[in-house]
Amino acid sequence: MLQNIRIAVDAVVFGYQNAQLYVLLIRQKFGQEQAYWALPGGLVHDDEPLIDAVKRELQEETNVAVNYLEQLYTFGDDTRRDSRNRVVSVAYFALIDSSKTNIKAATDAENVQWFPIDEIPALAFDHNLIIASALERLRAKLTYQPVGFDLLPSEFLFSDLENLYCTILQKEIDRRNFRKKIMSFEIVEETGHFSDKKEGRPAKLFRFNKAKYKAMQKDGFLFEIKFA
Amino acid sequence: MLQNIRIAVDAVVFGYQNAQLYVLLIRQKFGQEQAYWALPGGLVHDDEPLIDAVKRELQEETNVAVNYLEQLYTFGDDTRRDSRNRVVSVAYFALIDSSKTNIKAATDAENVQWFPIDEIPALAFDHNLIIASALERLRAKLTYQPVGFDLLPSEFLFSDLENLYCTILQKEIDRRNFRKKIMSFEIVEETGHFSDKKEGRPAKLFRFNKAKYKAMQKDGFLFEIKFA
DNA sequence: CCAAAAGTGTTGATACTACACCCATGG
DNA sequence: CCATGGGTGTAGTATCAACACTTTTGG
Repeated sequence: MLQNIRIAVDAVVFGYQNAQLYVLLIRQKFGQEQAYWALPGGLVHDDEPLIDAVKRELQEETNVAVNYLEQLYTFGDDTRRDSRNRVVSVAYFALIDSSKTNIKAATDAENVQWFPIDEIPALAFDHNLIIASALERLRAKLTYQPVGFDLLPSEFLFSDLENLYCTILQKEIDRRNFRKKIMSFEIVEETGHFSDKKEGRPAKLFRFNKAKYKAMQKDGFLFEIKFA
Repeated sequence: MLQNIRIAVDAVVFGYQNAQLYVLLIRQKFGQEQAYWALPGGLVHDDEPLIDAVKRELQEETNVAVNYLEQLYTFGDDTRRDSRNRVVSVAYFALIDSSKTNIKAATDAENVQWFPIDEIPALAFDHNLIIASALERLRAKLTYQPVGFDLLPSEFLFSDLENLYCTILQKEIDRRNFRKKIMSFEIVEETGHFSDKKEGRPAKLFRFNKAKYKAMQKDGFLFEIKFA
């Protein structure tokens, strides 16, 4: 008796802009869930590694290049997820510098959109659940891995980094303590450039030294941020 | 074009006894990997949630009842994992009180065995890789979730708990600091019973108050153990 | 000179590390 | 009385939390 289950991949792509966290959604084109927005994703090809399937779907459907991609969880306990054929979905978790992303350049601009995390509509299948799970992962990761930088431009303001943490973790953060902590890791450095905003004192631009982080990580360094 | 990929589940079941960490393996019965030991697992039925598939396979193949079970990772990047048909494996991570487990009661006693973690032979498919990944998860979880108790009998000695941590994390632990830390959580309590070992001073038996932990967890309590 | 955001230090409280001796039992 | 493992306290150090004023620019 042959198995009759399909394997799909879906991606939760997070972006951050204007002190808000966004998720990338596409409009369903086929199937009986057409009316709904959904996560980018689709069926895996027979000879295609899962990770390649996600990259392909992201490329085809949204034309974005992600900074960070990892497997999230496999959703396969609801056997009636799709009413026609059972589909098990391997969900992925992605971060992107949304300032560099031009969705309109994609073929499907009309059907690809950023949604603020607290304005996600009812989605196809169990995609709302998948997003909830991804958000949980993001919040956890922020505190023990330097993934926040993957949501920011390569040169960023310290205040952006701080706001990113406040926004996503929904906590108030003491500016001085936060800066002290991040600086103590010695993985963020000044670029010598300055913000060109017209308001207030000009702010230094910083960059994340990923190579240095990787090297320190090998020597047992642990990135960790806690809050009151 | 129909997809030609199978979905299997595999379980890494950890047990702890005599200051050693064990993994439960079975001897392959079918297929061209017959000569090898492998993780318990098998193909998912069409109408069966993934989690039920794992439980069924564990029941059928090993007859053990696990204390803890969670999804680990989905291995599906090696498209030639199985040379006949592509199989994507959703791996699970399980903990068991091995003192209560009677493997010999299972139908397949000859073909089910505990292997010390550092004496795992070359296994079928990518199962060695899956075990490595599970071990990493176990080590991480020990430090931020009270999963160690799921490897111990319901009443245990403090020295057992301490040894479990030393053994699995391969670190030396200060007995006094460790006890102080665990006790400060107030989730471990005396049972009033004593060990019946004949050597040395009789030792108190403790139990993990899971209900209390769950309640505290809701109020924001975080279990966390660090080491020097 | 005013508004707006950037930048910066200190102090008290808390948690972590290191460390060594006495206790209760069985033989 | 000896061997074996069980059980306990303290002091120094490092980290965390709380807190407010000065600086630089544009208008």
